[in-house]
Amino acid sequence: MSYGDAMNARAKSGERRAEIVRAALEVIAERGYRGASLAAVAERVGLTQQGLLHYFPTKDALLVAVLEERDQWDAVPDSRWRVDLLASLVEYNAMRPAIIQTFSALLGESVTEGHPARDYFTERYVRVRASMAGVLRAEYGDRLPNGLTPERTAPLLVAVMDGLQYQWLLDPESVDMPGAFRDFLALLGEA
Amino acid sequence: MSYGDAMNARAKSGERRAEIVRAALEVIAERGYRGASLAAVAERVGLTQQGLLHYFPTKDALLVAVLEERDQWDAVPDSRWRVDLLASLVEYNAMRPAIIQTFSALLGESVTEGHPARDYFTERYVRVRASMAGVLRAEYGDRLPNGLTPERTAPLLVAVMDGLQYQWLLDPESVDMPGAFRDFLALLGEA
DNA sequence: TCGATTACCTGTAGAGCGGTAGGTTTCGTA
DNA sequence: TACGAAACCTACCGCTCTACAGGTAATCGA
Repeated sequence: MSYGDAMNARAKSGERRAEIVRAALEVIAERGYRGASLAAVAERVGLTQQGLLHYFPTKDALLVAVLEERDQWDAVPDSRWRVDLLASLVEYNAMRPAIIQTFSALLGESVTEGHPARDYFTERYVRVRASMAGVLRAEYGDRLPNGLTPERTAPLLVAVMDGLQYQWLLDPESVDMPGAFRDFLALLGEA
Repeated sequence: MSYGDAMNARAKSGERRAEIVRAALEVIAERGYRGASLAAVAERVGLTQQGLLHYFPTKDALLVAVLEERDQWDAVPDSRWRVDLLASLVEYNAMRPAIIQTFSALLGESVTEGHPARDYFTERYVRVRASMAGVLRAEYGDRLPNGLTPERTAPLLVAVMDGLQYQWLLDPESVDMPGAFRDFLALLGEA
């Protein structure tokens, strides 16, 4: 038996790790983090569970890699965001249910005690709210309807995005996520 | 050894079941449903895991009981809801983090495949959206800002409530959940 | 007072989990 | 071509989980 015959030169370490992270994304989407087993992830990339542990020494280390990938995924510089780009982002998300399912499941789990993603989401929300406040200010100035400030509106914007995702994941036929999000933006557009 | 000496006549079956459901609520809040073990719930009410199974023959049966309790908890007849009562509800929720943590964790898990609470949440959202549309119509009539209808606004209202809960659970210091919710309602109040 | 039902218990099966130990093959490099 | 590191494997440990089987003590209605 020989391992490297057919796959020889390709499959450098980095590639393999990326494959694994991608598989982990999928498995977490299907079963959540607690429900995801290393063996299930490993099988999806043609490894044994112990083979996977060669790349990520613990389950938590794998989760960290998953979260890091996400960070770099939506790392658009603040200054480049605009409200209509947000609408496009939601539209784009609506075409990639697997990924948003992964992070919706993780977010839900993360509110439980000692969850390894808890700090990540907490800090992420702080950043995202600040970022969204900036976007709102750039678009509408300091004055939003009803005397709201961008800082007070940002949590609402984020809440709408997250909340719609759950409704949409559970029942995509009944919920027009991008449409609803545009409705919300329109609400902010009224001076 | 005798079991019924000290606790004799009290602790009828129904009471015991209610105790167990309450304990399950707590454990699910702390660890999620998948992470919650029957043994942990049992211990909290002074039973063995097998003793608990006498009342609920499977783990799923216990979850069903938890969800049923919730249903009857917020079973206010549609006609009696009003928008200012919603604001009060959110304020009330902000004083009971354990319960909203339970259902936020369950909602997150429920988007995963084959989760036993998935149907429950899907159907619940259908009902709640319809109910909220009714509330909005009663309060604002058919015309909301920007030509929105109550039916199109209801998903947003629900999304804001859910989404704010996650932000608040993760970082209660930074997020004024009731205040933010009132801000959102004010947005709808503009004609 | 008896007999069924209820309310638990102990014991255990059976599966899955993350992780360790320690091997062997392959590959890159000198 | 020799050697160390990388890439995987098998074997296994200890734990936890749900659930079943079958027991015993208390309770309650006839």
